[in-house]
Amino acid sequence: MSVHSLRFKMPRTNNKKELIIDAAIKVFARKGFYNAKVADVAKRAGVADGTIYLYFKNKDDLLISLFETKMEEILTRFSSLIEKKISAEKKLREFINLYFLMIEQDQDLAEVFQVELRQSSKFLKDYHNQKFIDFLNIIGAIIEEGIAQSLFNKNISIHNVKLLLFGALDELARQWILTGDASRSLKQTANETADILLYGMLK
Amino acid sequence: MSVHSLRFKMPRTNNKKELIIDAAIKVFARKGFYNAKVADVAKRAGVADGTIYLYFKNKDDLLISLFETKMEEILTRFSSLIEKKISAEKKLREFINLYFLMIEQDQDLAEVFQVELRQSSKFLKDYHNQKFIDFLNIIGAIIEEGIAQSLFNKNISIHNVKLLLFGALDELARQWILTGDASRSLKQTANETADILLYGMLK
Amino acid sequence: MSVHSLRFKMPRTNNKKELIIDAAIKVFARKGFYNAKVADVAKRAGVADGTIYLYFKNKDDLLISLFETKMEEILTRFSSLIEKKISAEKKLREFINLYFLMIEQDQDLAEVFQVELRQSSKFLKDYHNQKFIDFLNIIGAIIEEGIAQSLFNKNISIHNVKLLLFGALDELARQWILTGDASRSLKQTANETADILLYGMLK
Amino acid sequence: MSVHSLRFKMPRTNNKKELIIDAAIKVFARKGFYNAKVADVAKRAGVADGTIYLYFKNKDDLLISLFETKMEEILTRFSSLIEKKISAEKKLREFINLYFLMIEQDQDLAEVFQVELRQSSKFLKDYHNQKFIDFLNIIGAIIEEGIAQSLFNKNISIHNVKLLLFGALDELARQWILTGDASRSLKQTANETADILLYGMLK
DNA sequence: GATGAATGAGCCTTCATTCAT
DNA sequence: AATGAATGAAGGCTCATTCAT
Repeated sequence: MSVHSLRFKMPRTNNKKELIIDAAIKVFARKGFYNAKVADVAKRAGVADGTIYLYFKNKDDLLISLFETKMEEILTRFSSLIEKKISAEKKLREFINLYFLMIEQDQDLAEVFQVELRQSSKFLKDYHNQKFIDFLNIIGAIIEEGIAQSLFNKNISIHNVKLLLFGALDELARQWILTGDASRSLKQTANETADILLYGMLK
Repeated sequence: MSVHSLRFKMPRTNNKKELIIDAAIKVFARKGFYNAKVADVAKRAGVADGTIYLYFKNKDDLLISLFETKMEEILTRFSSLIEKKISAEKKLREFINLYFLMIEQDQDLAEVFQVELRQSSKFLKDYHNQKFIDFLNIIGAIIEEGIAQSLFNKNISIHNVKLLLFGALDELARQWILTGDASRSLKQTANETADILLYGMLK
Repeated sequence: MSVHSLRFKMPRTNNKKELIIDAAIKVFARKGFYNAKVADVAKRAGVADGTIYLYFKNKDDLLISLFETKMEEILTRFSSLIEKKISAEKKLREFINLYFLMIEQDQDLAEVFQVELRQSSKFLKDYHNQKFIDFLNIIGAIIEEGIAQSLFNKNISIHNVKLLLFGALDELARQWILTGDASRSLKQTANETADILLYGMLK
Repeated sequence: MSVHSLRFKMPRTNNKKELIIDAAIKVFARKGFYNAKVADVAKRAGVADGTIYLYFKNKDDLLISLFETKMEEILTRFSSLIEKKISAEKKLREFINLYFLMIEQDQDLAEVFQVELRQSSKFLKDYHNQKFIDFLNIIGAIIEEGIAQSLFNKNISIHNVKLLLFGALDELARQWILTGDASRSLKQTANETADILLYGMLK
């Protein structure tokens, strides 16, 4: 190795790894994990095919790492919400808003999560998707808080509501992405969703 | 030739095609579409690999046909619900109950639908999933009816509610299947879900 | 078997075998032996796939039978030529005329012979194409006669000339078929070919 | 890293592509295109099956590329002949000599050309065999020149003669290869062929 | 670390052939 | 004899992964 490569190493966490993950998000979003080729990701990332294997054990690992990395970022964004000094109802509304905001800001990531997350948690060997559970638990925590504050009905099942809520958001987001439906703003959808979940549909 | 072979030929509703579809449901549910081999399906169906291609153009077509066939059956079951002479609220409750009942009765099919349906509607070439849209519209019709009956709040967006409702049911079902959680009965989950959607979460 | 099938059996050599051979000629001519499916031949012949195997051992055998049968017919047509009481030169001219006439009358057969004959004599196992050799020997016999009559130069190699002549006719015919060139009549080509072979190209 | 690896990199005229083409010639010559497996070619070339697909789109493309590449080489050899300052008669004799010489030097290639060329020009999709037409036109050019020099009879059809000549050479070559007939030298056959075409067969 | 040519296991699909009816 | 649904061996091709440079 020449003297020149003794050059000042960025301390920041590996640049190229991020590059590859970001490329993978885009490629997986467009083609789906199984239809996407490692070579596609490499090309999009501007690296050689082999380079990917310097940072990831294999294609599955790339997907898992992608989930982990991005889930971490997402969790960070949502976690701060919990600590806010606002009512559980307000938190729930903010949660829903933030969810749709995220979807709007990074549709590719959203697609990967929505479609591949499901495949993967079922078919990737030895992958227990803890981060996703953590994410659901943020909802759970808000609900719990609401019950503690005697805001929410104490008979509702936290377990069910967190799934119900996530499922609802997820499906609304998917269709928004799928149809490219820009007419209905996600902001408005967020409000309606919150209203229905909070007040119910009955007149 | 015995008297019995003066047959009485099975109604001939393509026996073997069904056989293959049923095998495919099981195999796809366990391994996922992309990890499942056509040979796996053939073996499970008790036919030769080539036989599958007598009934389906290719592996993709098998998945799509599976959707179409089963969706048809499902739509039939749900459609009759609409025509019943009961309130929209009752219909919605029955819809939710039926949904979970079906999930319970055919978990394999449910798994395929939940996981692969998403993949496919996005990544299978040229497949516009009309049957799924029809299914969503059954929910839509109930909501509409409820609004017409002045039962439901007329400000709610039918489009959003049908997605919200489906997403919620879907996610609850997925987790139930995934975790094999027999403790919580789906029946109870159905009631809770209906309650929340109808009455809201607020105390 | 019912009394009706005791019906008068045509004494003529199997009808259906001919039917299949004729279909095979057309199909092989259009698609080539290797690209043609047995099912294609069956469909064209208006019989079931399995029926072909009642008359032919396998696909190769169908091709060989086709050659044998048709070559027999061709040999019969050409053989009579030899016995005519005309000069060798006249015979050669008639031979050439007859060759092109045949091509004109049955282009499909011609295509099969031209293209598949070559494949087959090389790659079909255990097939010694005696009939083709007999055909070439008809040319050889005419040349021999011409030499015996002191009409043709005795120094020419009969072996070479028969190949040369056949090759020339064959290529002219192929191009005529290939290009669908109706402008140049084969009749005229026949005369020119005969002239060149007899008189040479020199001025 | 040793001094030797400061290489001197092969001119890099795709080494491996040639390797595969040469292997394909041998394999196709022995088994025929349709009976040859891609794996056979790979094994003979000493590469992995997949490597072939780095250089050729598919099996058909391998055959076509083989034609194109080799035809190019052949055309180059024959083209120089046209420019020589010798009579058209001499050129024709040299053409015939060169043709047989090439056959003798590369029998495998000759076999592939003679047998597969016919198949392919008819049955490979979208392949217009321009190089073969160019080759025929070299003969045409010589004939034209001979007519211009008042050497050849001006009434002969150039179009017919070039086919006639090629067909004759081709058939003679085929039989020589097929029978492995070493007794009759091709050199002598070349002379006889030229004599007959130039002087005719009549005494 | 980076490359990308090479690898070869694996799978979908075809189609000649069979055989129960 | 005739059928045509069923078979399953075979092979073209892909693509995740490796490794020499």
